[in-house]
Amino acid sequence: MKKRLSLKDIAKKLNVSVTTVSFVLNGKGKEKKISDEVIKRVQDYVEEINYRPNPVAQSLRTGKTKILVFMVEDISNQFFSRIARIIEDIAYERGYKVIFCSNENDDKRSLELIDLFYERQVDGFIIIPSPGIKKRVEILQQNVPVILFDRFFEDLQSNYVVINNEKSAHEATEHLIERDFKNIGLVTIASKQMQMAGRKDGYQKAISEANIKENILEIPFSSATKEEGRKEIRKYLESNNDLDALFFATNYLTQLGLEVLRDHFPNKINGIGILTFDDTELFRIYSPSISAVAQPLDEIGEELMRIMFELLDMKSPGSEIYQSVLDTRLVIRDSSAAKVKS
Amino acid sequence: MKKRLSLKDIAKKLNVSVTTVSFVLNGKGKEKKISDEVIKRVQDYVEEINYRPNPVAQSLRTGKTKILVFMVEDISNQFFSRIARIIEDIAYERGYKVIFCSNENDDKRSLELIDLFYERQVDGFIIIPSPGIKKRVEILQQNVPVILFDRFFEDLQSNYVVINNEKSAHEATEHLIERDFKNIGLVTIASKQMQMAGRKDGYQKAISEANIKENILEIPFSSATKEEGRKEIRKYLESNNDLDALFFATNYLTQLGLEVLRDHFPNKINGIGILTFDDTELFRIYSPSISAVAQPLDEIGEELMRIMFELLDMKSPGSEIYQSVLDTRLVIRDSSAAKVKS
DNA sequence: CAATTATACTAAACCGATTTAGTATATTGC
DNA sequence: GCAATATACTAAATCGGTTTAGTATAATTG
Repeated sequence: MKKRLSLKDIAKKLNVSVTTVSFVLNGKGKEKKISDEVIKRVQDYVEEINYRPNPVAQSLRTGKTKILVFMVEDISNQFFSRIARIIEDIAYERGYKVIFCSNENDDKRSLELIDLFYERQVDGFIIIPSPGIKKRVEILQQNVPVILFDRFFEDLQSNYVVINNEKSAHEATEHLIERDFKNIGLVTIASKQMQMAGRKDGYQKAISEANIKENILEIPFSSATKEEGRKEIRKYLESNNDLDALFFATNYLTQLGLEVLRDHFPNKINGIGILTFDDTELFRIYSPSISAVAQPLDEIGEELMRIMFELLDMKSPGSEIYQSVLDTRLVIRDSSAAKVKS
Repeated sequence: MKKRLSLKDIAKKLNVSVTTVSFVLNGKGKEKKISDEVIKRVQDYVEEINYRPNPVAQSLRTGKTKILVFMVEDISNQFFSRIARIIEDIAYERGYKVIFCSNENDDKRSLELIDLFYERQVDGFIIIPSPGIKKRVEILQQNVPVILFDRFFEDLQSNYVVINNEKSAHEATEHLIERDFKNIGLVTIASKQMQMAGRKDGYQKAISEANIKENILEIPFSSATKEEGRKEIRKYLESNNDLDALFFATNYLTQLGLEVLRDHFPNKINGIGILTFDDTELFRIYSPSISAVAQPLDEIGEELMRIMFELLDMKSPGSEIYQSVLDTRLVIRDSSAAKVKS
């Protein structure tokens, strides 16, 4: 439990001032006219004892931490954790660390996390906002760089990176129509959040263009991962026996749907068309493999960090707004192969 | 962008010293003989302006952060993220925050993360150690509470919480034997890590007790998630055509195995017995549902935090050692239903 | 009533860095 | 040869808290 050395210890040992040591360590030796001899002595000694400045003290003085926060709905969702990894790699190259956290799409938790990290002086936020934190985001972004992601608030000017939900859902639905599915159900969340609204709009547009009839099941968010959700889907399938394809608006709804199909409609699973929003490993592995709307993970990560660094390099946050809408990619697998003629 | 208020501002405003304000805020008002009147004035004003002390300054002075680190192999693995959530809840009750991170089972990354957080003065570590960080853990635990988890180093005295791998694998294998499977293959990672060795031992013991012959595929860790891994499993299944059950030693191996079965042995999937270590959502959802050795998530989380708080409450870390070995639960699903007579 | 003790506070050191404003000596210019 | 400038450093303030060691006044004791 040996005590860590401080600048003062180094200064004493080398018979120079802490100022001098600090200048050298920050690469300002030349600029501050420290002699080459002293620079070398400091560097050698620092190297020898493997000195690392105390980041807490640095943060207190500078108000900066070189830490970014990436807040998602659920970090155990592969979609988010993969982007997290991409972001982290880019951040590291510029000397930034990234801290990840999940808000569980809960406002209270979101606010707590924002406060926690804001107080601890993190340098920037990338946030998937839960529905009720608009006000806090508005204030936050006046003080520190903030980028919203996956969704944003329509009546708040902010930086964001999102995908084109409507276009993606439109293309996906068209794909099912091309494959000759005629009665396509949409299973989605009863939510006013914009990314869900966009997906629904895209579906409805494609359906009406094809002159077939729409058929939508909206499940309350609260029951989306639970037994109730399964029940709703089951009821829906029972009372809509003529459905020949299902388009699920999120990956967890798809998971529920697959369970229901397996447990209650085992002979339907290979006949019905299935398409999901958000690609994950499960859909690649599942039998049959599931077609999916895949978000461009690398592109999202790169875009987020490009914007973040622009914001960090600016002196006054809020003086410029960055907004990106990215395209998705439709991954066609067995679950949307041409319809089995019945 | 209004500046945040500091203790000094409060003191000035109330015409008292910063010392007084600090005492009151830390609940030491009575003890330090501050008059009730002043205590109330301070509390009221602090409440009014919603003052929150700067945690960076607090950490610098006290050396404490009230932050714990939970470092796992891969936070997108549901097994880890669920425990993370349990830990977090318990920590919050005692005023601690938890930061999660993934080391990807990579030594370099593990060491970087440990240094990063150690420098930032976190108060404790819960770590799933990558293979080569024994030395760093040894030093670390002399300075700050550390609990290893999932696995530990056999030749290093340390706190840990693990499950009984050997017993679990033994029971799981026995279950397959009871269900009349006679040629049970073990698919595992070629690794000296203790949790893998334990699982293999348990399998071998059960096999030899039943007087049947063992059949083991060991895949190098490096190819476990990739195309190569799939190839190895495929080759293994082709050249061991008489296998009637497979026991996978980790959840990601099972995922590979399921893909191989679907793509290359589609008519085998409903006949062969399948059992996996580590239960995840995928295995519940899959068709057929997959039997699994489930780790006791709540119990693990509670045990970890119980030990962590003991360590935090002690003055000298390292003066006492806590080691827990927990039991697992076998979740029987369709994939290990009695063998279809052939 | 002087000495002691309790009450109600506060000044200043400290944590470990960064940064501003100097200072002492050496060099250059005229 | 003396003022101006460059060189090579350093003292001290600062960030925002916590904590030790006091101090001034009031109340108690012998």
